[in-house]
Amino acid sequence: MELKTKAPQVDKPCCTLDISGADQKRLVEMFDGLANPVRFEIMKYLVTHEGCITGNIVDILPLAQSTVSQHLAVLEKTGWIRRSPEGAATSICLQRENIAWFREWIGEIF
Amino acid sequence: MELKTKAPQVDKPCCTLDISGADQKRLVEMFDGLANPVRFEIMKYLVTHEGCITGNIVDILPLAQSTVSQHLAVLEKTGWIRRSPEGAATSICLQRENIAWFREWIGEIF
DNA sequence: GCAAATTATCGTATATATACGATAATGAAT
DNA sequence: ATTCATTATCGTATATATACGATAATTTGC
Repeated sequence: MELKTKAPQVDKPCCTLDISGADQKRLVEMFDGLANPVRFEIMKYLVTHEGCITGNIVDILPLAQSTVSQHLAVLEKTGWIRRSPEGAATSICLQRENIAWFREWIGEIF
Repeated sequence: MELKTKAPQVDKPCCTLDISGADQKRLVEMFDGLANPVRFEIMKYLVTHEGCITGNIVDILPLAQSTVSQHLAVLEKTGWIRRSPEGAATSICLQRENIAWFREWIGEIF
């Protein structure tokens, strides 16, 4: 998004949202990554099962393996997780740097 | 989402995601509200222009009035803003309580 | 009451998201 | 080499999201 004009001031804002450009784009993408109940649930699971394989996640969700795989691809693309081959399986890890980056931005702008 | 099984532990999680039920649902909805560049831009504008009317937002965005109105409806439904009639116009305000609620949860789980 | 201003809603077109089963690809085990 | 296990990708169907113009609804000002 590109605004057509710029801005004066309000008295006591509840947040700053002082972000723009690539950072803003990336933040919105991360929002999009968690803007889905299935993906949020996967993230919750990963917090206590980091390094698990795709199959473990498929097992706990009432969804087809292909659907879970797609959601994992979204979580990877939006920067929440990292997938790495572990033999024939795929190990899933949280992308801690990006999560920390997200936390820091949220802490600043909200 | 409803998981099929529950969980042991990992050594040093980067976040807790210790949330569930209605709170989790609401949080995911708020994620969804900001998971769009236009809506994020609107929120940015509102931070410095709280109490402005719909037309002001239409003016700064390269989108049709109806499209902006739809986005505002989403922001309202997901709890980010509140709309109230101001004469023939509509005044847009940040929903500070919900935003604070969001900030607190994010601060706890991330 | 009538016209102008403002906004929401309707109808709709198109793109994206989300689900599935089937299949392909890759590594492991025999 | 063949089979099994695991996962990603493909094709596809359907729902939701997002955009637009047109129209309706409401308020203001005359």
